[in-house]
Amino acid sequence: MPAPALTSRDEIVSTARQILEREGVDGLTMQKVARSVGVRAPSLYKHISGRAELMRSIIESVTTDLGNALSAAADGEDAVSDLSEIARAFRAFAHSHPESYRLLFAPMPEEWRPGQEVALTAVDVVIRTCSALTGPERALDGARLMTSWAHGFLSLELAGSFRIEGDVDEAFAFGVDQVTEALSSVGTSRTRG
Amino acid sequence: MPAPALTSRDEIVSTARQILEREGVDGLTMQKVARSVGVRAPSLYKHISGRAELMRSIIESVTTDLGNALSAAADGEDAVSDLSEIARAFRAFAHSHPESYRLLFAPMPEEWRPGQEVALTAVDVVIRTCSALTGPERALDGARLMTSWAHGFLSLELAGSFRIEGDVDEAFAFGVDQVTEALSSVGTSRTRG
DNA sequence: ACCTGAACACCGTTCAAGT
DNA sequence: ACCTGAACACCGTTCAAGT
Repeated sequence: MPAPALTSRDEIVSTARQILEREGVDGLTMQKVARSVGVRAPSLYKHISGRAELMRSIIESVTTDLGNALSAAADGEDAVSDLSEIARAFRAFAHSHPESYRLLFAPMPEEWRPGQEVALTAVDVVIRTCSALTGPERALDGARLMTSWAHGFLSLELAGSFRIEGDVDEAFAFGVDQVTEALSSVGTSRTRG
Repeated sequence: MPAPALTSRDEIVSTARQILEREGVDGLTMQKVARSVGVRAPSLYKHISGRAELMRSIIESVTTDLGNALSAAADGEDAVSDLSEIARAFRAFAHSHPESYRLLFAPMPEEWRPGQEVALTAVDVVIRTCSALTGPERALDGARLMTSWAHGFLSLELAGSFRIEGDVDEAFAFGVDQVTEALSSVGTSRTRG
């Protein structure tokens, strides 16, 4: 009756994250995860219910890391500078974990979606910072403008859509300035009106 | 020596587009395409070199359709209203062809990328309209702001990331206004400066 | 209690054999 | 010239059999 556990749920998830970054989502197979942790594929099912739960666990883990990186970028003193620092941290995260980033923002089956609490914690700092600029009534619209732009930019940048010409860093800085300015002016006109 | 062709490259590509929209990119298998056009999977390889070329053909076909929809939305009279009409047409296209849209903007293997001419023709009207607002030096940065925001918004909307609360149509209108205004002010300050 | 090989129903693709 | 079944190397997942 031995059969001591050769692996664990945590080891499976963290190993799978490494494989995801190295080989992309299509290269992340149960067989490769199994080989990496030192068992055969069927044994994984003693620790995790299947590929869907593995994907959800990876996504929750990455979401938490991203949220922490964004929170660390804002010092809470000035909303304008916080927002541009958050945007830069977002881009830095996408650059350093491109496959995880792609997975996080790709359309995904319902069973892969992270728990709402995990997702909300990660976006909290963005909504709070936008709210400081636009005021509470426009906070959600403002946060959606900011996240749409930032995610769209990174999505296109990682997909290689910006390869035609022009300085991509400069285009990002231009976008940060324009979006931040737009949100500030919403808040200002509200204060004035 | 009969063996009359039971299908054709064009039929294969257009049938594959329908399967893509109905079943998503993972549901688009060579076997399903073959069954739909009335042959067995190996016969497809007499008409198209493999799945990669099929994907590239689909992507080029969708790209052309999207470009035509965007061009049709602009009448060339007023750049501000053209830009918001283009944005609305972009969203309408994504809503009516969600799976094709996802495929178009997803990271993709090099062999799936549409020819540069096809891609450039599709974005031409966006760059021209942005250029009319910002002036030529800022046209590319402006177009990148606009396309990043619009694609990011649709990507998040189609992925179901906006389900928490709030009116999504209103958030889109807010974004169109803010981005268009930002681009206009770049052009104005340029004229003034 | 966990691990394993064998099996099942799928993929994309190749190829020799049919007409 | 095109179509076909069989085969190959892969998937994810199940399950009976081992310890």
